[in-house]
Amino acid sequence: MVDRSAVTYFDVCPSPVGDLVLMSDGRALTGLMMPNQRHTQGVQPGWVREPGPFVEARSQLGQYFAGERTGFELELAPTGTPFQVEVWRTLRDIPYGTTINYGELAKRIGNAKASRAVGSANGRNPIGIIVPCHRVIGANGSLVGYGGGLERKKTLLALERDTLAKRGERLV
Amino acid sequence: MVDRSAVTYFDVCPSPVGDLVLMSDGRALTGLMMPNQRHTQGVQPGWVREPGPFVEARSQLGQYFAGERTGFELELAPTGTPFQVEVWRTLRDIPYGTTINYGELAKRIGNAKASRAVGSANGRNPIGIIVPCHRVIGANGSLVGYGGGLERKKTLLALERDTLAKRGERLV
DNA sequence: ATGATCATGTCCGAAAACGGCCAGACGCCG
DNA sequence: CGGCGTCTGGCCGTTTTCGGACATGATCAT
Repeated sequence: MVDRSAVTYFDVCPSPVGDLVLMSDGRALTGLMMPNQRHTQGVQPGWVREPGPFVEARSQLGQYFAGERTGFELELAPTGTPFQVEVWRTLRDIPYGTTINYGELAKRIGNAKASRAVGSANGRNPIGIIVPCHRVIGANGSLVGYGGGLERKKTLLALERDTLAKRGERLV
Repeated sequence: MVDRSAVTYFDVCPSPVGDLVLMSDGRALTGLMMPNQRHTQGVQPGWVREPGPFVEARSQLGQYFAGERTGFELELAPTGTPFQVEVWRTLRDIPYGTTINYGELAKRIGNAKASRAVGSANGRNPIGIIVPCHRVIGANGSLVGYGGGLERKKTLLALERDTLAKRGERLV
């Protein structure tokens, strides 16, 4: 079925972890792709490059990477199975600079034994960074995995940790 | 993925073979369902009942069943695989009141050995009556099958045969 | 005549494979 | 002991794969 009415907008946004491709349906953010990210197919033919829908997102991302923002306030509309959407929604409640393990996340969505499925859904998170799947690590403390590569996961966690540390110093 | 922009309009139209449900995307006819038709799921939640898009179709269907019309002039937009669309398009070239067999239809689309696939695609015809899948019968002359039930297939063929016969008498 | 075989595109259900897991059981070593 | 790496079995949702089933018909062996 060809759907003539559903347009996908996108734009590119530079960042310390590479050029990010932002996606939108015109009302809410639907995706954020990093270079060489798994489970993503890059910009598709038919997508329309339009900076308009991403002004706010771009601004907040800039602040985030500058250590001036610890939470995002954006309209998000990721698409996925009910289970995935539930997982992604729960991810947003993990505080900046903190981590959680997959099992604990599974408990939060009321399906304690679904830790493995949670990991799977985590890997399909369409809006990385903003939906902080990087804050989920193994029960033994290991980073385990990241769609954008473990290196980026480490970078993001370090950024958040350092930012919190600096703020702590400032308070003293 | 929830697609807020693609609306499906529908309306009901009485006919000698039962109440027909007409479907439209607002520009062209996308479906015609009869009661108890296989491979159809009836009216779905979210569909909007609107007589507007179906004024012309309703009129032509009335004339058809009254024996006053031997061809439809309507914008159609059935959705399916390329193969299916090709089959449905070819169906429209079968003259009123005549029949053809599945193998012959397969030849016409340039895939002589696909007679079985043609039958399958035929069964998925989303716009019955108007796209005249009822004019396709077995190579041995048997009706073989019809999504809306063989009884309806027989009724439609009889209607067309009788109409042509009457016109013939009138000419005499 | 009658029946088995094969070709064709699509759909559907079942089954298996595949992950960004985890707890528990061991073995090893200081 | 206590800490740490490794292996194993189980658990979960999703994706992929696979085998039939069809609105048939031409062909070939019985």
